[in-house]
Amino acid sequence: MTTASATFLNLPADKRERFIAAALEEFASHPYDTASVTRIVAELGIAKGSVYQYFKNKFGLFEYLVSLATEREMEWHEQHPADPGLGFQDRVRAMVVSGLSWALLEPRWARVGLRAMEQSKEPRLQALRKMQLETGHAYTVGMLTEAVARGEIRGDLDLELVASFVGSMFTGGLMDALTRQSGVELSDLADDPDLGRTLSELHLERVVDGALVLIMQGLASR
Amino acid sequence: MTTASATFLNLPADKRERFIAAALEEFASHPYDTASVTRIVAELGIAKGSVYQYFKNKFGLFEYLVSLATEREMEWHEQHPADPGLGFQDRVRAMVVSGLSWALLEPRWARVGLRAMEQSKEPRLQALRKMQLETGHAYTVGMLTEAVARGEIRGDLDLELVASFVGSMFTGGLMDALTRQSGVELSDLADDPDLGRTLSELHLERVVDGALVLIMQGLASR
Amino acid sequence: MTTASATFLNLPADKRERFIAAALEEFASHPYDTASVTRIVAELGIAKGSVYQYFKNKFGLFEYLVSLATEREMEWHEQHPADPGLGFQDRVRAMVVSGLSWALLEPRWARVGLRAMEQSKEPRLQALRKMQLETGHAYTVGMLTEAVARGEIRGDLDLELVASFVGSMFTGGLMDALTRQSGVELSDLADDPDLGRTLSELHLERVVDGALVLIMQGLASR
Amino acid sequence: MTTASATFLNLPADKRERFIAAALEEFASHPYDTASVTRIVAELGIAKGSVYQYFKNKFGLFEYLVSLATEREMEWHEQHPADPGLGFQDRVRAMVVSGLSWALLEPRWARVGLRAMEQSKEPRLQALRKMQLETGHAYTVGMLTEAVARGEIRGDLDLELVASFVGSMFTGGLMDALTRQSGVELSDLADDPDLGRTLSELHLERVVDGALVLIMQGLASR
DNA sequence: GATGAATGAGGGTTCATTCAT
DNA sequence: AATGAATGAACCCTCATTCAT
Repeated sequence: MTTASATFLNLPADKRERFIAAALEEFASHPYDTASVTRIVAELGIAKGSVYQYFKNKFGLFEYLVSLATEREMEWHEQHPADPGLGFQDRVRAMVVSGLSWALLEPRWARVGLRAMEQSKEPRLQALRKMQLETGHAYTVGMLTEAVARGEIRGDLDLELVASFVGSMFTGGLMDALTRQSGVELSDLADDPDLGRTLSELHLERVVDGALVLIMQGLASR
Repeated sequence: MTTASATFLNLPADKRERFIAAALEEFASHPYDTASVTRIVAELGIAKGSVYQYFKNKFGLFEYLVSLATEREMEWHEQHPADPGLGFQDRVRAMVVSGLSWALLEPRWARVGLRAMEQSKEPRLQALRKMQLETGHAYTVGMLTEAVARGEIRGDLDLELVASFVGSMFTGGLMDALTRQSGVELSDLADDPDLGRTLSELHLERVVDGALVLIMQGLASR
Repeated sequence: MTTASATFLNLPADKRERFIAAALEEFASHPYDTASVTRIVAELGIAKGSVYQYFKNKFGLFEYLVSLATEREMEWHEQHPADPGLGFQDRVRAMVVSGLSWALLEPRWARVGLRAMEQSKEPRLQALRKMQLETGHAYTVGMLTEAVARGEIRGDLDLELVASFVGSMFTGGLMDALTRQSGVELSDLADDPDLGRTLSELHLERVVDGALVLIMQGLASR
Repeated sequence: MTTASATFLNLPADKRERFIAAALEEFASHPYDTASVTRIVAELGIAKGSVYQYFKNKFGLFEYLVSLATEREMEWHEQHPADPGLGFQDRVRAMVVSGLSWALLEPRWARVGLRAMEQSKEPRLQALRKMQLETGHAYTVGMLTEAVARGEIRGDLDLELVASFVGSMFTGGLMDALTRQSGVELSDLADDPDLGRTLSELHLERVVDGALVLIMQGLASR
């Protein structure tokens, strides 16, 4: 399943973590295509060959980091579970706020997670991107279906379509809104984690609520 | 204003167009950072030095292509003007449909236009991206403001926020939805323009209407 | 004799002078090998081919500039002739001060003159350098011979040797001393002529006198 | 301290020396700006990338060669120490003769050492040049100060000034004199080491003595 | 007489990957 | 298991010079 070799997984913990930290830093601050294995080993002061003992190639390393990022985000969500009694709107709010909180807390990991969604000619990266999109989409459709069943959402909509739009709002739209509100480029967060404090949760909740109102009520005047 | 040298602009039309076609092909199919001047000249069978007679550097060439792409899209819109009497919803629909029609017609150009929005370490590219985002955002806010004035949209919303969300829906969301409905990866359109026919305008309008209903009415059951 | 074509010499004066100014600027601020014909024509906005209509090649242009520099320096000296009654020491002082004054007045021309003395693999440049050295050396030997004849300088010295040493003092040594005294890099003079004012003639004469005392009296304590 | 990578320093001696020899040859026969990494690897028949495993860049390689040159000269001087009881004049003579002997013995190394003093637009080279000049100047001033203290040199002189002039005599002036006496261009020595034999030490000492007499006694007739 | 497009070799530099040790 | 030297293709870019117009 994992793309890391047994060699890597059996490494002494500190060595392994130092390696991960350096690779994380590199892929957080450069798109996949321009991230450099050479820079990673230079930073670490280890042999270049080691990377290829730990991972099949550059892409394998990247894949591994992305899987770690996903794993970390999942763990975070599990540790901050939403109240199962919550309605659709509150549940979405809780999830999104939780996700953003994590991104502010571990901006480098969040950034690497997003790298998997960027454009590239590398076909394996495109495939990865497709898979990630699919997972997210399926999850959203699931949530919407439940909400329809509970009567919270009207039943006359094509949920596949809705999921696409809702998904984009909570990724692209939210990011854009946050950037505009705070003046902080999210891509700079990874380089300077302190910026995260600027984006207090208050700010964050206000923006999320804006999205939710829009989604639930629509723009039309009554 | 333009980033192409007089040398380039005075080139015989066929030569100039052959060059543009090759450069377009390259930047449509690779992100800026990995697009290659070397490949372009190899494809054309011309000397590498020529590129630098035509443009200051790789970025200048890219900038020029992006400006051409924008120009072409503008021209298209001007040739398919929306009825000025249209209300907000119909006007948005007309615009979006028109934009997507163009993208299907000239997928390579559309792709290059989008390249300007991609992530990169190249600072000039980031600046370009920022500018483009700003322009689009301002335009959306303007349209929303007018709609509020005409009473088509309720007045209790933070239009800056709304613009971010609406914007993301009509870029990311729409793309995602279209891809899912048609099974056609938009990134493949540039490589094989024939795929565009698969996405009939009918299809397209259906998806846009889905977005508009969502935006105007919201998800909440009445 | 000259290395400029008739074409160039018959050019309208303003055009010719504009060309010279641009070429001067280029060769004053870059060593011969790295000076660029491309930059010159770019600065001027003229056709590259013109340069090769005016001069055989890059070296021809350089040679011409050097000859102009020499010519200008000669003219300056002729306009500030030393009193023929002056003894050796005063005559040298007058000459050196006059030469440096010129260099401060026309630093770009002075710089180009010195370019001919720099190292390069270009064989024609080496030859030029040799010629210039020879001229200067012969002149110095001449002056020394006269001084010996007049009894101002003792007759037991190998004047060829002395000329080498005196020559180096009034080129390298003087430059070094001036730089140290004033803090002004002479190579920066060409870029920013205003610096010249820092090096008032007073300063200059003091340094020259230092050299002359040394040359005439020697270091030895009596 | 050193600018060579561990990779380079751990290379098998023969390989390392072959590399140094080729780089030395290149930088001895071309000024920094026109020296070519490409030529070096072509000569050696190794991959271009290797150079950049060994050194950060072209300048790093150059810097390393210059430091080796300095080191070699220092070692030579240490192996031919001047009698500490010597007076100023004899000490200078010994030093200069020793330095020139080395230059004749290892002309390529001497040439590379001098390359650091040449003009260039490369700012790092200018800085290097400045540093070297400063070191030499300080050393000369020191020697002069001691000589004054010992009463060998008169005390009414500005030693800073004197150092500039004396310095130039023993670099530029001496070179010029030697070239004239022997007919051998010092720049050709590096290409054809055999020429060195032409310049016997006798010749050399005669020239140095010429300079010393001039410096100590001056030109003025008594 | 002036133009300026085309050339193509050359510049320094970075890269992911391999493989013998 | 770890090393790290070697590769060589690819990168963007600059150059002096030519020659048809």
